[in-house]
Amino acid sequence: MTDLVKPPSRPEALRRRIPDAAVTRLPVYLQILNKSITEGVSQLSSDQLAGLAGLNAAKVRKDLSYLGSYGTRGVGYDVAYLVYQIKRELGLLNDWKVVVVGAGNLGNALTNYAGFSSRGFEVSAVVDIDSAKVGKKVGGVVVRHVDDLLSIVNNDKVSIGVIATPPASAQRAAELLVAAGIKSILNFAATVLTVPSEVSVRSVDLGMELQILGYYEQLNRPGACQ
Amino acid sequence: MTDLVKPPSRPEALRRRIPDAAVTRLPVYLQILNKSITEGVSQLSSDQLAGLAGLNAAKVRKDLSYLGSYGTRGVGYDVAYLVYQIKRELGLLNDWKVVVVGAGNLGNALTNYAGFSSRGFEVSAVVDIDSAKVGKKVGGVVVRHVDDLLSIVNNDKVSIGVIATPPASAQRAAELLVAAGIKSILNFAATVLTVPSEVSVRSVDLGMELQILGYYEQLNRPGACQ
DNA sequence: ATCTGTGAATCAATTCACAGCC
DNA sequence: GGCTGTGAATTGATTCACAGAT
Repeated sequence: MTDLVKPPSRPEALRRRIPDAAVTRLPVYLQILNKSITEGVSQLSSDQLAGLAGLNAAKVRKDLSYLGSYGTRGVGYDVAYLVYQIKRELGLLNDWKVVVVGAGNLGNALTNYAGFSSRGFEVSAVVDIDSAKVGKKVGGVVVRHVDDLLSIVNNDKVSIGVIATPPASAQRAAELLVAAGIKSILNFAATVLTVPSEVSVRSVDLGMELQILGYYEQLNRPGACQ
Repeated sequence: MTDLVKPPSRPEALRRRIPDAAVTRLPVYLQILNKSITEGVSQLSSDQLAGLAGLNAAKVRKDLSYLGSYGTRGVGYDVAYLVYQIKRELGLLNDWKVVVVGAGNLGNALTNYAGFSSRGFEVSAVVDIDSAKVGKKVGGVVVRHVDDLLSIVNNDKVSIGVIATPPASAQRAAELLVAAGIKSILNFAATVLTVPSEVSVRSVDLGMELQILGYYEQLNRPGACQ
C-alpha cells in the first residue's frame, strides 16, 4: 500500500496474532504518543487518541485491546506505559540493524533520515556496486562495496535490508541480500521482487503512491482533468 | 500501507466506484503490464498476471472486472489495451503537475526520481523556505522560494503537492499548499497532518514502514531478538 | 459520570466455483 | 480445453452498543 505489500509469510501464531490492519496502525499511535510525551501529556482517552490519529474511538480501543487490557476504565490510557506495550509488540524494545543497498539520491535520503534512528533502526552500512562511491560518506556512514555484504551482515548482525537502487538493479540487490542471510527486505525500487518464501518483502513505490492519490484527486474533481 | 492513509473523502460516486483495495493494486498491474510490453508480451492471462504480481488469479480477475469486461475468454487480456484502461481509470491519460515542498535530501531524491516522470507526473517546481537553497538546481528544476507557491500553483496548474520537509515544518507546508489551492497532498514527513476535509492526504512514513516490517521479522524469527 | 473492553452486527475484501464464451 | 466474468460463500475489518470497572 500505499504501497504494494506481499503479506509476509506467517508460520504458526507464535504469539497473539494481531490483525494486519491493526499492525499498520500501531506505529501511528506510537508516533502520536511519543509526541504527547514531549508535550507533557501523560494520559489519553481513546477519543483523544482517535482525534489525533484521524480515526474513531472504537477502532483505537479495539486496536489497543489486541495488546492486552492496558487502559483504565473511566480514565484512559497511560501514555508512557502504552508506548512501552506497543514497542514490545512491534519488537522495538531493542534496535534493529539495517543495511541500505544503493548510495544514490534515495539511499542518501534514507540514510540521513532522522526518522530511522529515532525509531530504533540503526543503519549499519550503505553499500553500492559503484566502486567510485565506495569510501565516500553518506549521513555519517562510509559507503562500502556490495561485495562486503555478507561480512557486514554477519559481523554486525544486520537483520533488515533496504533496497534503494534503480529498478533495474533491485532484483539483483534482493538476491545479494538473501544470499547474505537477510530475511526482511524493504524495497523502495519500483519493481516486484522475487524472493524465497521465507523472506518478507515490503515494497514502497513512491510513484505508485502518487498514482493512487491521483485517482482520488480525479474522483473529487472530475472537471480538473479535461 | 503500507503507510498511514486517510481515506480521501469521496463525494457522490461520480463514476463506477472501485473498492479501495483494488485501487491500490491497479498501479501494480500497470507496472507489470508496462514491463511486459518492453519484453514484447502482448497477451497475459489472469493466472500469469497473478504470478508476476504475487497475487492469485481470482483477485486479478475481480480487480480487472471493475474496469469493465476487457478480457477474452479462453485467451486472456490484451496487454496494451489493459494499460490504456487502467490509465484511464487512474486518470493517467494526461500528466499531473506536482510541486515538491522541501529541497533537502528527500526532496532531492523525489525530484530526481525517474519513477515520477515515467508515470505521468511532472515536477513543476521545488520550493524551500531557506533562501540559501533558492536558485540552486535539483534534478533539472530550479529551487524557488516557498512564497512563490501561490503563483506557481496557479500559473502552472499544479494539482498535487508533495511534502518532503522535516516533520516540524510539515503542517506549515500543508497549510501553505492548501492556501495555494492544492487539494491533494502526498506527505513524506513523519507527521499526521490536519487539513480541511475537502483535501486528500496520503502519508508515507519511511520509518513506519520499517517498524511494520520489523514486526513480521520478529514474528517469523522470535529468537532473533533476544 | 466516564471511559474501557468486547461480544454482536455490519460492512468490505477475498476466495470459491461454475456458467458462458472463445 | 482454457480462461474470463461474476454471483455466492467465506473470511477479515470496522462499527455498534453496552456491561463492567474506576
